[in-house]
Amino acid sequence: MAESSTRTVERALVLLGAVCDAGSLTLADAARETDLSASTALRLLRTLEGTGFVRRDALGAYRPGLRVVQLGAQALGHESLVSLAEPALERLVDRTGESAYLSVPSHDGEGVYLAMREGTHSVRHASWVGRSIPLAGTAVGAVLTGSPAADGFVVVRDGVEADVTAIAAPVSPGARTVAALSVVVPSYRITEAEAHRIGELVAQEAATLLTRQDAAALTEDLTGEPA
Amino acid sequence: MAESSTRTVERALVLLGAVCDAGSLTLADAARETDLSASTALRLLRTLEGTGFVRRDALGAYRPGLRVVQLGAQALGHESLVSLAEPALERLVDRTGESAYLSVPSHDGEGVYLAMREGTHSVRHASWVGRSIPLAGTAVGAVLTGSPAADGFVVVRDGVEADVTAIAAPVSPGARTVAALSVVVPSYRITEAEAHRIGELVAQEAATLLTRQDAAALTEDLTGEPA
DNA sequence: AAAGGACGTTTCAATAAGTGAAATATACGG
DNA sequence: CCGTATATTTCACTTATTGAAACGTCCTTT
Repeated sequence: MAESSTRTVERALVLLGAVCDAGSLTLADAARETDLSASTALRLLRTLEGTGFVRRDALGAYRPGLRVVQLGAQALGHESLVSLAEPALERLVDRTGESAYLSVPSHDGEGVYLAMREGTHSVRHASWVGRSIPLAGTAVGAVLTGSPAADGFVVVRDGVEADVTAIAAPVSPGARTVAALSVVVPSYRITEAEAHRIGELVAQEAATLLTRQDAAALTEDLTGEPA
Repeated sequence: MAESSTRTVERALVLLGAVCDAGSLTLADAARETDLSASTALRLLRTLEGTGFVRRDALGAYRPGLRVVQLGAQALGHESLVSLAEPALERLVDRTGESAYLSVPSHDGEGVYLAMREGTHSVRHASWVGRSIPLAGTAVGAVLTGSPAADGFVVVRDGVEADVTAIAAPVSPGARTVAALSVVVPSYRITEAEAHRIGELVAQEAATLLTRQDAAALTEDLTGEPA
């Protein structure tokens, strides 16, 4: 039992993830999606339903339950990084008019948007908190995986998402990068020089995000003890 | 197998809930909290950790993981009721200066705040999305459990929470009440007449919340099919 | 320093508990 | 009216979960 793990629970969690990703899944779809037999999927989904993690709609399809919303909101509230980053995101939007994001590495080789602020241009990049983003081929990914950022920031034009240019910088209190701050711009609107200007803004915000008292608060958040 | 349910999964979900409620739990605390043996709790927590639902901080304590945040944010985004209610919440705050909430019944005989808008008074009721509230002895509870609301709204002074008066009205597209709209006011500030005035505002917003095109959208949301 | 206690972790045999194929019922579409 | 797909139940098989016990460590106490 060197690397322990409970198959039943893993399956149930995969099932939960599938339902949340799809927004709505029928039993058969869920079973296919997760490679489970219908009877097993049914049993697990019923358990998830009994605990409020999924619910059934009028047609019998499974949807994310309120427990998910509730726990998610609680967890997000406990993320002090988010509240620390919000002013920075706001300043970035103020000074660029473009959408700005805070992201962190997730568990499966992807990243997640933890907080965002929409840009003010009528044509702007739109995404949402909780969205996962690949780390390969993205500016955020380059930053989160610790690629040496020449000028303190990374610019990726038309990476995973076509038509947009992403500019990201690492949030690193000390040696380790814990998050990325990024601004995403429709590519047609941005010049090389402008990207550089925004890059410096992002890098500066990212650099000052976790200093002194901020770092103390984060340490407390990560350790559960006053720093 | 009349009422099926998998013990392992149930236990893991309870454990997840305990970690999210506490914000941070050590293994021993988690095991005590959930009446599990330390070895079982450890095994389940490891499974949750491996899937990103919990993570360990620097001291080894368990905290809600990013997967929870992610799924929660996704689920909240799929709740079209929330976006429909937001304008109503905003109007209520505009006209009363008090905090306003949208809540729905949860699975375990409680309710959950799904959306909120903070009041503008410097002394105001403060809560958060995802918070669960008892149904017994609360205005929201009375409305959600379908108590006949005399004037279309319910006022509860100093109910479960001391010093505050809650005013709630049912959101009922058709016969069934699916949600409650409420305004919560510090009791010292409100008179009988004022409560009545606010009650009518809340009742009116609640009544018009799911009409015509709104109702069609909600039906679609609940059934997964165009109405 | 030694003793005591609490915690995290691993091991392992007992068996409780999860599994999936198959059968049934119902609904849908041609 | 038949063929197909889905949701659900049943049941024998055995796999996978379980919890007591033992161990190492790190504190606090005496």
